[in-house]
Amino acid sequence: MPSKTNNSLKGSKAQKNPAKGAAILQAAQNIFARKGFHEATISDIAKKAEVSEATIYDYFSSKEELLFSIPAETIQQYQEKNLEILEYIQGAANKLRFLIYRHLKLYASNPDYANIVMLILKGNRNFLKTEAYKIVQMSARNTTQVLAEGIQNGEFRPHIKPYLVRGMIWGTIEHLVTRKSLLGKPQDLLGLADDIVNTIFKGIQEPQKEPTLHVNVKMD
Amino acid sequence: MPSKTNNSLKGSKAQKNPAKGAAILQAAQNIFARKGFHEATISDIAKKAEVSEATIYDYFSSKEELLFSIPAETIQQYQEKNLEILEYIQGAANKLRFLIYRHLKLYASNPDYANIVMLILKGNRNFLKTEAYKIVQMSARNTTQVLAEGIQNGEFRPHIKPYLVRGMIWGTIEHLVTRKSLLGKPQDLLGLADDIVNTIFKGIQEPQKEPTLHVNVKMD
Amino acid sequence: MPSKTNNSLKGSKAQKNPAKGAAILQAAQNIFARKGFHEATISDIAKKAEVSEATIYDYFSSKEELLFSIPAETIQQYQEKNLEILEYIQGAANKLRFLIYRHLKLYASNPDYANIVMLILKGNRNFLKTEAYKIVQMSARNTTQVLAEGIQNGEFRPHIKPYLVRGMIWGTIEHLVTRKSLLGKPQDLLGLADDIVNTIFKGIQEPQKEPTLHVNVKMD
Amino acid sequence: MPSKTNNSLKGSKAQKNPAKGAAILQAAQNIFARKGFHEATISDIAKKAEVSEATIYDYFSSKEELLFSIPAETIQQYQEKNLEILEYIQGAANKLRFLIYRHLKLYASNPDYANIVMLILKGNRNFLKTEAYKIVQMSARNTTQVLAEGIQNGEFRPHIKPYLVRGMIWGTIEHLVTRKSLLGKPQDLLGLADDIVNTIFKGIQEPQKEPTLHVNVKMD
DNA sequence: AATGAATGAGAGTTCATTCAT
DNA sequence: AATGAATGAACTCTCATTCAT
Repeated sequence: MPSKTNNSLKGSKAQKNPAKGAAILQAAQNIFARKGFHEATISDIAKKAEVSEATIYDYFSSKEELLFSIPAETIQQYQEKNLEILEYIQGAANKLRFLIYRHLKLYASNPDYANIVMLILKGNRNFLKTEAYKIVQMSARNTTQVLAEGIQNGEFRPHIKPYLVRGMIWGTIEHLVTRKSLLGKPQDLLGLADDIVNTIFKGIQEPQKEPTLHVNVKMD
Repeated sequence: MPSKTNNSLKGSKAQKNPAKGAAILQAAQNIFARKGFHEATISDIAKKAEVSEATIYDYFSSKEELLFSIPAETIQQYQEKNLEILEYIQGAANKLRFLIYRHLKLYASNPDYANIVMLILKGNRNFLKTEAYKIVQMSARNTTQVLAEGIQNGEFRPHIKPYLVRGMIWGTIEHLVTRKSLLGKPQDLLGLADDIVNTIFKGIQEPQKEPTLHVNVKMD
Repeated sequence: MPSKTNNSLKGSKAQKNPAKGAAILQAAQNIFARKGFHEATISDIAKKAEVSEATIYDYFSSKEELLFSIPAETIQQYQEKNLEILEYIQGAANKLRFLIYRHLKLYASNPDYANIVMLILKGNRNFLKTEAYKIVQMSARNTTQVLAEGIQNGEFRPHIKPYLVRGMIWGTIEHLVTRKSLLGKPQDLLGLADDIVNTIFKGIQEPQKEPTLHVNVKMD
Repeated sequence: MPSKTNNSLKGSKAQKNPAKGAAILQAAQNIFARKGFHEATISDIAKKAEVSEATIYDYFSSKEELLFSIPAETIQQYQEKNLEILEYIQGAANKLRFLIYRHLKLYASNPDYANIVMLILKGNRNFLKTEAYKIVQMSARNTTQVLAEGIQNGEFRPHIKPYLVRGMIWGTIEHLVTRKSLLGKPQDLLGLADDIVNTIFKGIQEPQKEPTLHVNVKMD
């Protein structure tokens, strides 16, 4: 394996000076988050990164590639760490709780990143062709697998559809994060994790106790 | 007969010829859905609507106003009909099932509209200042109120947070509709309504019978 | 004299309803004065005149013709009256004083008109081709003739150039009226007439008395 | 060595390549002079200057700023040189003669510039807010001060109003230059300087000798 | 006689992107 | 490796003008 390409995710040109590339990415993240993709200009980003506009094109081949480079690294690290930790957790319920918590934390701890993912990337068809998106898909499969595992071992109800439940979990999180990005509330995203888990686990309906009691009586 | 309020939503200029205004809106919906907001040009829309570009500006004062006019009428009719029907439904659970079904149907029956809402409007900060967005908020309140009602009358578990559950329901639907817009699947959105309702109602966890059994044993 | 062309000045179409034509002209005068030619829109003028834009085109064939129609009538009446009165005045100096006063009064008594002439028409090359401009030229000739008359009869110094002096008089007035239009000062334009006349007549230099005295001594 | 202050007048962006900036300005001056402000297009100017339209916007932030940049430098150099030379001239009459001559020469030696000032800028209200206009005002004050000085030292008649006489001088020049711009005559503007000065100084009226003669007769 | 409705024709302006240095 | 300078390519929006009714 001769050359560099350690940063397997970047379709970007070979990074001459990785520190400068990172600075540009950082600046882009901040500007895109504040202004949106089309409203942000390369000039804005260049100013923020304290490089010339032309230099940005030495590191990223287009404005869109710059945008797509923002989640690339983050998402990969996120997924790698998820897989690593999941191995140490016992039980599908515990694993799912972990995944929900982590997903929420990913966004809660980085508002600019959340902003870009929720308000820009989610509506961008080209992002689907991205290497980064493939990892998103892998990450989604984590959840589906944990759900399947839970069904198999009896932790989860047999009739639930993993595909749908995964959508519910992600949809819930995305909805909350989007609201936070746009409206600033709820204040404390992470604090909602337990409530989300609880509701996903137990549902909202008051269980009807009668049948059980009936059985008991008969057993007598 | 609740209202009628023709142009109540439109900040648009007085519509000279409402039919033509509607044709422009229709064309805009189609073009925006296929190309996205910035990629779509007024020229595209004019061609599709078979009017001149200038005529579009006789009916809508800017490209963005044209975009925001797309949900305006739909959302209002949707909300009015919701309120009307809700009155005839008994029980919070039934009401909630209805709202979920309708919300899903709104998008399922109009893919272009779904596309615009999910991929364009959701990320647009200016949309929040819109009259149409206010109705979206009102519509959200329907759901929260039904949830509160269900808690009060014992249909729903007392510890759930209406704000959060509403977020879960909407997030789930948005997630699924967005996927459908971007990836074309799932094929049958509406068919998911029952599963969504079930999972929201009962949760995913297999209820643990042991405590009950334990009691029985002691009774022996 | 069978047909129409009573309003000899207007290249305008035959005036269906002269009162409405006048109202449009009045509105145009006001709007042009306030906004300038290019900044004023036909729509502005139509609103002010309380007619439709299309109606304006029934009375004037273009925006520019509308502009040029503003001075047409005024200038003609002005010139006719000048000629009429000049006949009754004796002496070139008196006649010139009268012309200066009238010229100043023309603008002083109609600020909108002054505004249009000074700020719009003076810089418009097409105005030179206008019928109205021909009358302006005739009006200029009044002044030159009076100056020539004054030279001939010894009232004015023989070495002055009528063409230049006319330019000085008009230039002075135009300068003052322009300042008034743009800056609002001097407050009282007409009040300057006497000073202008005096300065034009006697110049600004203190006459040197010595030569005369010298002669006297010799006569002794 | 009074100042130098390179770009002091330009609100323009920092000039990347001053030579190119000057070329654009030159082209603009020529096009504006020939076509007028609204009739001239950025495209016209770009072609003449042999740059792209976008490049023009790298040097000037708008079409109007480009227009206003035309007099900026000229007027400043003019005023600086005026002040410099005035110091070497003795006597108010001589100073005034100099100012008249220079004012006339400013326009006579640059017809395009004259054209723009007389036909475009003079009617433009926004020009009044310009830095360049402030220098015009200063330049006007030169004249007023010289007039005041002449009154004080007895060179000029005590009853003349400096404000008015300045207006007469400037108005005269502006009138003649405007005629030259529009009609091409008089051929030789500068040749009129002496006549202007003479008329301004001595007036047009033949001094009346009778009173003096009358006295002489009586003395006999 | 009057106008509501429609549009052709442009114009100014912005920006992502390139390239010579 | 870095960038100053330049531009091609669009796009939104405006308005004078026309015409069928």
